Amino acid sequence: MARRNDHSREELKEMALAAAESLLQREGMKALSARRVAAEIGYSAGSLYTVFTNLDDLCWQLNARTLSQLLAQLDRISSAVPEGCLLAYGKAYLAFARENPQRWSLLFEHGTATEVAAPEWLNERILSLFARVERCLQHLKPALDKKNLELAARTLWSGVHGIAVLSLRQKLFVEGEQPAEQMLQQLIRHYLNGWLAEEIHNA
Amino acid sequence: MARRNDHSREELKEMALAAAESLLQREGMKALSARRVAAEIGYSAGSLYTVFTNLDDLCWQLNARTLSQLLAQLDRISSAVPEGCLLAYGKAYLAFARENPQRWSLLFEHGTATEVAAPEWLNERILSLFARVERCLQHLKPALDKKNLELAARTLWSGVHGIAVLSLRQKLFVEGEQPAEQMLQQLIRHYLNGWLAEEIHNA
DNA sequence: CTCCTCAATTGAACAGCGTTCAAATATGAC
DNA sequence: GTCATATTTGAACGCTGTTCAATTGAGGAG
Repeated sequence: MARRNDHSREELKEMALAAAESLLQREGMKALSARRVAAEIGYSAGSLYTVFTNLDDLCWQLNARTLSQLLAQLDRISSAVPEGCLLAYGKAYLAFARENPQRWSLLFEHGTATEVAAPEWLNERILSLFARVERCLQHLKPALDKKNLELAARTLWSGVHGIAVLSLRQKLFVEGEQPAEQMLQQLIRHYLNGWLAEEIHNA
Repeated sequence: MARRNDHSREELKEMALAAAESLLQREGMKALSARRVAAEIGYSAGSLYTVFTNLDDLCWQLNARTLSQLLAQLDRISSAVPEGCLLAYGKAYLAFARENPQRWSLLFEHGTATEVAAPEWLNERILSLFARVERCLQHLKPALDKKNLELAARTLWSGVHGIAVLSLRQKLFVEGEQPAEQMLQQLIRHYLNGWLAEEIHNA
């Protein structure tokens, strides 16, 4: 039994999240159970419910960490040329998904069954990701109105996300060297070319 | 208790799949349990294990049905102009995801936790979907080699899939009329324009 | 040093899960 | 009518998330 006051509430939460993260990476989503996480940190399952409202809550907070880490990776990218920056973003996204398949999966598969809306701060993090893409695109079309900029950023990023999903799930069924990277390159190059070639009234 | 031989093995399997499908649509993935499906058709849970190896198996077979139905929807599409056909495919894909959110989710979220590979026939169905897209693209670049055709089809479809995923999960965070449809249109138009404008050595 | 209070922590309990399998049962053949 | 066989069950096992009365230990008061 963990001694009383050995850890503060905040410490306990931190320990639980760290243990859950490690468990998730080591043994996958199926191993993420309250009793298992609690055992990893030397507490009983009931104790988790003093720090999280339920297991879903723990997962959301785990996802918040994952998303923060992913965004931090993207922050290390800065390329003078927008197209290079977008490609680097895409590659980093793909790399993160491949290096952390379980955490990345949880990010997109958790909470889809429940009707509960995602926490606000999680949505904010996603928005900040879109904002980065918008910034790149704005350099290419400085005069474009905000509305169309947002749309283009989301369209392009949906493509990147789709490639990451299907690549990770091995649903591409195509041979060759790093097909996902090739697809990423093609998507960005061709989409941007088509987008930039668009008639003036949108630019 | 269901009377003996009231239903053949094949009938039982059919009933179970139909019940599971209905249950899934009505109450979501969480409600898909062996006991629940069995109760729905007036059998006990154990009986399901004479027709399916386990619940995962039932889900795979459910997904096979879903995918077949989705492909059947796409089969009803035929447009003279390839770009219109691709757009119609994308719209149908999006519409199916929206009309059958639970079944569509199961299609992409089931079996991602387990290490077990997807059944062969499921992969075949996915390939046949890609083949349709390839056929459209081939009309636009008849001389393109198979390898690049495959890559382009998968790239474009990944984008369509990505839009469907983020739209269904409400992760687009953009206002306006039918943003997903707009994005679909933009993706296909711009990608194809960029793709077609590519230097000759690839065509 | 002892007692007491109070927050922290537990462990049992509940309902439900997937899965297995011995036992019970209904059907068709003789 | 009896028997063999295929079918179906229901209980059992070990797991799950979650709740909450009971216990425990640490720190303050006397």
